[in-house]
Formats: sequence, structure tokens, C-alpha cells
Amino acid sequence: MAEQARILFHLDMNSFFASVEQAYDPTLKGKPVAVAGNPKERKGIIITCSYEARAYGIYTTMPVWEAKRKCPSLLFVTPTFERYRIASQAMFAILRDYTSLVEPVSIDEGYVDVTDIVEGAQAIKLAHTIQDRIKRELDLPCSIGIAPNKFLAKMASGMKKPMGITILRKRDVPQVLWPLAVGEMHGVGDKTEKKLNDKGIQTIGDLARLSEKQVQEMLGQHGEKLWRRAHGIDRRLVDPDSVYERKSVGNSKTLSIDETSKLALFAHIDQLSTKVADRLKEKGYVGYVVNVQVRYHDWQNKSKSRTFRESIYKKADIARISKQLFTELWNEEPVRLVGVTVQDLKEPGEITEQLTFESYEQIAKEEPVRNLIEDLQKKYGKTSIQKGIKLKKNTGSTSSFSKDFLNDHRRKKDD
DNA sequence: TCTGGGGTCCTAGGACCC
DNA sequence: TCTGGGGTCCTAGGACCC
Repeated sequence: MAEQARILFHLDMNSFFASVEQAYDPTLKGKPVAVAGNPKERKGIIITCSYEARAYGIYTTMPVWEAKRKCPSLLFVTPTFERYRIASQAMFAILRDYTSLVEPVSIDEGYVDVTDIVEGAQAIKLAHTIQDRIKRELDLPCSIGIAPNKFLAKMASGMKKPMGITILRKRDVPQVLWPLAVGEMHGVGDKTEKKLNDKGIQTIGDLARLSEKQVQEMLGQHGEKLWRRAHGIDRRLVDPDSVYERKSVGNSKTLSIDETSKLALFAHIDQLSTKVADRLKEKGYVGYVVNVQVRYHDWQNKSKSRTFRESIYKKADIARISKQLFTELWNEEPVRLVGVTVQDLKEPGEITEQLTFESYEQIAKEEPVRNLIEDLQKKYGKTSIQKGIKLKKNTGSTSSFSKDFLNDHRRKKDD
């Protein structure tokens, strides 16, 4: 059976934090507004700013002092995350009025798979309806991209802002996408852009016109992915559950001075550990890895982590382990930032049976999984089954699918 | 007067086991 | 008996995104 073409929306709230503040306090409307940590503090940056502020050349991550210089009338607002969280939930609730296939990717953007609820031109109508509702009910602007996959939908939503709706079909890719600078591509950051530019690749089209192998040699697996995206290929599904599968919880702090006192640094680690423990408790998570990050005055980053057999979640444990790791890591030079993260999270209920090797072999004999394995073998060559499916690709790298993935394939039989 | 804070995913090397 | 290679787990660091 031929694969059915999907219709995906990517919805992106326009300058979200600043728009929420303008909706909350209408006297801010029509004015240059910047959301920034604490404008008086050294090392402050712009988190988001209104379109009126952008007209002055203000942008996200610009240091506050520079923004003040560029636009003396700029109005500063300190972030109120509770407001943003509520506005975000209201926005996603509107999306879920139409389908459960909604995947939040961050507080202000998400994908919606509307394949099963609209046909053809109705998609544009639905996008307008959603956009109008969010504007009318929440007083917030958004842009929507409509495309057959996530990558194209994401690129489309960025093309008309604010309050844009953009359709990007696969056949439009050479006309619309290829003339753009390669750095405009989602997934290409500063480093990759520079690497590509150094090889004479300036546009997305330049990248697409290389062979997949050439890009793979330049950038590895990441390159293969980019090459496929440049051709409009992206098979990732919209996954409503991904939002519940958190992998780590961490807090970090850029210190107001570059700190050299171990006592003071320990005090910061205590505070960070408390925050992390509180957030773990709130969500009911435990973890098995503790990680400490240090950024030095010269922006060098170092980290040290340790894995435990017993679950970690208590404030005192996180603080004790973090201080131990910090002591082993720190070279006594001035510290700009410290961070504490707990990784390898599990919900206590999830710490259940570990499948034995034998049970994996059993699962592998069942029809849906056997078919899957045959497909994978055709595609990748060697495939082994132990704690999941492990693939050895031609490049020498390995990748694996978990127990959950196998179980999903078993369930498909029951559909 | 530079550059926040929250994350995810990938890579690569070493230890260890079979 | 000798040897090589495959596989897992752990750790550090980099790139990217919002």
C-alpha cells in the first residue's frame, strides 16, 4: 500500500512572551517591549521582544545594555512564567479541540496532524479558524505552516510573521526553499553553517545538489538528515506523548561575579539542588545520573557526571553528590556558571520488569516484530536483538530501538 | 560592556564481558 | 589454546533549539 500523504500544521506563537505581556497589559500594545531577566543586572539578555522593538534592531539574546543603547524608549518587562504557562495551555487546548494528534515541542510551538480531519483546501480554512480563535480568545498572534511533513511545516510557519499562514508543498521546495541561505534551515546552526560556507555551500539548493554521500562525509549522520530535509523528505511522525517523556531536569545559574570562593560556590550548588529536587518531586520523577556543569570566566565548559544504581531524588543526596563532583571537576579558576542536572529519569511506576534476554527473543519471533526486523536488515544490514534492537550501520555507528518500541510493534497486531 | 536558562540528541573512546 | 571482534555501559563534550 502506498504511503498516505499527510497534512501537518506547525503553529508558532509570534514573539510569545512579549505578546502575552501586551495582552495582559494593553497599554504596552504598539510599543517597543522587551522581556529580559533583570535589566539592571550585569549579563542580562533580551529573552523576547515585540515587533515594534524589532524595528529598532532589537533581537533575542542581545545584551540588555546594547538594546538600551539602540532604543532608549524600550520598555522592559521581567518574565512572568506562570502567565506564559497558562497562555500556552490555553493555546494547546484550542488545538486539541480539533484533534488529539497535537505534539507540543516547546511552550510556544507545536505540530498538529490534521490528515484525518480535513481534505485538501479545507486545511487552509481550518488554519484560519484556529489562528482567528487564538487571536480572539487569547489576544495572541500566531503563524501556521501547512505541509506534508514536520520539517516543511516548520520552515513554512517561519515564512510569514506575524499572523501568517503559509503552505509549502513538496513540489515547491526547489522554488521556495533552495534559494534560501543554508543557515536558515532548521537544524543548521552557526557551526554547521560555517563548515558548509567554507566548502562553498551557501544556499539550501547548494546542499541539495550535492550527493547524499558527499554531505555524509562532511557532517556524518547529521549531514544525511540535512540532505534529506533539503529535498523535502522527513518521515518523523507527530507524537502527542513525547511531551510526557522527559529525560532530565536541571537548573543552572550565571553568577553575578566570576566566583572563586568554594564556600560561595557550594551555597549556589545547594540552591540549585533544592530547585532540581523540588521540580523532580512535583512531576514524580526519580533519576539515576547526576551531572554538574561548570563554565569558566573564559567561557570554557566542563562537566562531570556519575551513574548510580539507586534512584536519586532527595535534595540532600543531589547536593552531596553535586558538591563531590564539583570538587573533582573544579580547577580553582573563576567560575561564571554552575549547573546541576539529574538525568536518566523514570517515573517510579515505570521502574517495572526488565525484560530478560529470552523474552526479547520471544517477542522477536512474533509476526509484527519479525517483519520489522526484516525491513531493518534490508536497510541497515546487521541487526541484533538484546535489550531492544541494535543496528550496526555502514558508517560503523550503532542505533537502537527500545523495549517500548518493540512493544508498540506488537500492539499493532491488535489494531 | 559581550554572550541566560531550559532542554534534546549525537559522537567517540575506554572498560569490560563473552 | 589463542585470538579477534561484537556488544554494552559509562563518561565527556559538542551542536542545536526555543
